[in-house]
Amino acid sequence: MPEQVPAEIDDQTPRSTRGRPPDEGKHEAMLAAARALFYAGGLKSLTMEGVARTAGVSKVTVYAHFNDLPGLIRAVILAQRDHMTAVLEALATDPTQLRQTLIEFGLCLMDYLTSDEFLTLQRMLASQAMQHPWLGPIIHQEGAEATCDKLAALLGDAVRCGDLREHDCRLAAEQLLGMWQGFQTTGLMIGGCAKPARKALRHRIESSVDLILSTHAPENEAS
Amino acid sequence: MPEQVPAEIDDQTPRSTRGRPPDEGKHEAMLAAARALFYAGGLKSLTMEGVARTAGVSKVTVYAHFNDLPGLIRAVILAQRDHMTAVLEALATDPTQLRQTLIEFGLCLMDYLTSDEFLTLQRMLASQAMQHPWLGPIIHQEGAEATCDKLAALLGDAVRCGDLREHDCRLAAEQLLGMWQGFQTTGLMIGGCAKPARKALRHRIESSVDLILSTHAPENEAS
DNA sequence: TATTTACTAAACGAAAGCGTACAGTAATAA
DNA sequence: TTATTACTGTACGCTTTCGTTTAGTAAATA
Repeated sequence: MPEQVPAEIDDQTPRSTRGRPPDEGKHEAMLAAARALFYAGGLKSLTMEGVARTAGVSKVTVYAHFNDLPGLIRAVILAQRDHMTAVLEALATDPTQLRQTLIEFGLCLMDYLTSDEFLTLQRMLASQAMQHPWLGPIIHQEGAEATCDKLAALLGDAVRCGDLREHDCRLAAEQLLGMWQGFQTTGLMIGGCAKPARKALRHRIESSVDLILSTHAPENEAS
Repeated sequence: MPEQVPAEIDDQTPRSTRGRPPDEGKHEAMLAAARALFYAGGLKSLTMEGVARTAGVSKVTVYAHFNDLPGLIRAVILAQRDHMTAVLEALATDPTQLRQTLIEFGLCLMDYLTSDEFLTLQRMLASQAMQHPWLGPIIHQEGAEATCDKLAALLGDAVRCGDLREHDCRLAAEQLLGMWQGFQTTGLMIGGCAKPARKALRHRIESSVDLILSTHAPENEAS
């Protein structure tokens, strides 16, 4: 089974106006049930029958809405993605007060990246990487890649303002993100280490920001 | 089910000398089969019956050797861990020629961290984090944590030699590891981005090393 | 009212996996 | 030889899940 890529990711069937209209509430209920089941016990607990039971809905209805088990999984992930992009979109990008903005940015980002919500999503994606190779890219693009771009642009603005020397902003953004995450990313994902304390996180973020800022600081000043 | 932690990780049953001796070859064959199945199709493909089929062995024998499905999974992971620690143990730690050593270290490390072998292991661990909470720690301790310690020690030596200024070596080691990994670690794990080219990897590693070295360089020199 | 669509309830068949049982064969030490 | 342990092969019971079917009810439009 080479695994078909769904033709349309955003599956907007025209919807004929005839007959009984679909119950939007049921759809939400099923999605909510799916999320609940998944967060409680991982992918293993995410079954069609389980969703039907939990959502108080006929099994056939679940099939009518999501077609497949893969379809259900896909729906859960895409819903999660929408939430994720919303979170990342909201990150502050004030070009003045560079240091403070970067620290703020880093804190918010790391708060999200160490949240149970995010970790659970990542774990699911990791376990699905082989079965559904199309899932990874759409998350990575709109998540990590977009965030890195945003951060690089922020640094670029600072260069244009004269707050930083000319440098490879993209590289600096990657380095910053790397240092923020530290080497514990995988540890967190596999449950190998505890979520870092807020204080330690803040220290890590500030150190990294200072490291980058001092390295690319304009000629005159020296911290 | 609160999930029991196995009493002894290194399960060395005394082995009475009576009776027919266990066939060591079969044990290896089963482990090999388990690995093969797992690397081919993930945890989902790792089943008792599958291993029995692939190893050309009776199903009962698989149960005799590994007791459980969890037992089989555990055996695969522990075997993988032994290999991993061997790889990490072999990393060069020459205190003279600091820059070259660090780059070498980074390259070897990243080669491993981006290998299919490692990624598959991580994916398995990620998906098992909820069911088997004891698995993550033993990998993280002997993997990431040990490597970070090693790197910090390397930097500490350099400080003592006068090749670097006094600084927080542990923090620097974490920053270095973070920058080496970059923000793509999770992307790789979820199959969201391609394995970075060797050239790009080298550039990333060298940049990071230079960033750290120049920041903590002794007073006199300036690169 | 007739048609079309959404939903329910219960049951079924097929498949896969877990773990166990039984009956028998193979290899080794006492 | 005999007790002991390792292994085989087949079969069975049990559970879970998938996905489908059937027959019927509910809500909307033409």
